[in-house]
Formats: sequence, C-alpha cells, structure tokens
Amino acid sequence: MTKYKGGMNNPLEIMKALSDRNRLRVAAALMTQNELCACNIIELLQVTGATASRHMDVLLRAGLVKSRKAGRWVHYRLNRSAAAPLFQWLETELQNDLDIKADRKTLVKITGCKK
Amino acid sequence: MTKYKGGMNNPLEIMKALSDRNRLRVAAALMTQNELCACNIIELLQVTGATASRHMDVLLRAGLVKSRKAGRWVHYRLNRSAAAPLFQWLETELQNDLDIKADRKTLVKITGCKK
DNA sequence: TTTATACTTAGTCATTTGGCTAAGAGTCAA
DNA sequence: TTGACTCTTAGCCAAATGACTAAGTATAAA
Repeated sequence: MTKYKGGMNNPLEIMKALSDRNRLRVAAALMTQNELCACNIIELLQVTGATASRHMDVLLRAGLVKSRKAGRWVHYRLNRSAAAPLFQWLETELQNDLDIKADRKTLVKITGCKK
Repeated sequence: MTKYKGGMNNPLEIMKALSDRNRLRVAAALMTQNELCACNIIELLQVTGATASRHMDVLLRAGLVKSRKAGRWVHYRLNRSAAAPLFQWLETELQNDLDIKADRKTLVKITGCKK
C-alpha cells in the first residue's frame, strides 16, 4: 500500500529530503538492497522506531521511496523513476563515502537474520 | 579569486546547499545567467547583503559555485564540473517551477541595468 | 586622505529540524 | 478477546538554520 502515491515532486522537496545524513543513508541502502522493512532501517540507523518512521515519511512525501505493507511489516523500496538521473549521480558519488560503505556491510548482517 | 577551491564535495553537503529555496533560486539563476554579481543576487532574492553573502558562502563551500573578485564586485558562476549530472537534472526539473520562471524574467531586468 | 561603495563577519532572534518518550492504531497468534 | 508485535502520531526539547542589524574590511573615487 503506497501512502503518498507516485509522481515527481518538486526538486526543493527532494533536495530537502536528501539533505539529512540518515535519510541519505537510507536512500543509499535502498540502492543496493532493493527492499528494506522499517525494522531493518531502525537497526541500520540505530534510532528509535518513531524517528525512523518520520524519516521514511519525509522520503515518501518527496516521492523518493514507495512503501508496501505486508502484515505487520512495512517494506520500503526506491522509487527510481521519481528522479533516475539524481539517483544515478548519487550512487556514483556515494561509492567513496566511508559511512555508506560501512552501512553496506552492516546491511548484509541485518537482512541476513530473519528476526 | 576563488575562496574555496574547486573539487567535488561530498553529496550530503551538496544536498544541504541545495535544500534551501533561495539557494536553489540562485543555482537556477546561474544556469541561465553564466555570471551574476552579489548585488544581482541581493536584488533577485530581495534579502539583505549579509543574508545573500552567507547563502553564497554555503554554495561556495559545497563547491557548487566559483567566485571572482573584480574591484569592489564579486562575481559568481556555476561550477558545473562539480556535479554536472545533478545540475542537468535540476535544470530539467526546474523548467516547470513557476518561481524560477518568474526569476528568469526578473533577471533580464536586473542584469540589464548597470547601476 | 577622506568618503562612498560592495561585500563579509559577528551577534541576535524566531523558526525549523531531528532526536527522544509515551501513547495510539493495525495485525496476527493464542 | 487478549496479548504481543510493528509501526505511526503527538508532544517535548536541544541544536541547527535563515533572517535581520550593526560593525568591519577592502576597493575605488573625490
């Protein structure tokens, strides 16, 4: 179930959504992970559920991610069509980001265990 | 004279720099105007010189613009190489932005008079 | 060498942002 | 239906942000 449906939002809203380190980390994570549930994001960012939820809401409102509810879980994935060239550029740039690289390793562990 | 020299800065800093409406307006203006002096930017944004100066400093630190001092004037231009794909994407998206379109008209007047 | 001009820096203030806790809503299992 | 679990909403607080005024720096003109 997608709360804020599709479409391109304005560039300013998109920039604002990506101007926070934790939201940028989530976007980067979704570039390699295809899909993550809220609990994965909580574990990755090491923040409370409430905080993660609000961050995901910002990304949703900007149109950068889509959400899908499955039972008690909410799964997020990138809405690549929203800003494909932007994502592509980011993906390249973030290759060199040490924190993002560390996150990638963490994600393997997080998504590995099915707790 | 370039205060913060060339190079690519990290994506987060770039996103932060572009996550403010006024700074996005300046970036958009520099996409069509090639070069603007501080006083042009003051007039465009309708803010004090101090405010404009601080905004330009953020853009400079992010590496998105370059500055050149000529006598009493400081001229700014886009540092396109810093994030060419990003600028290209922005340029496309901002085509539909009403405020940006209005700014373009304003800029013709501003850069026209040599006060 | 004053004086004016163009911009920057410092300091202040209101608003926004991002974190938290606590309470609420929705879903599944016992 | 009760309880456990996952996520969201509301409310609070500290820190960051963007605006202003006032004072400082640098350059050019008188």
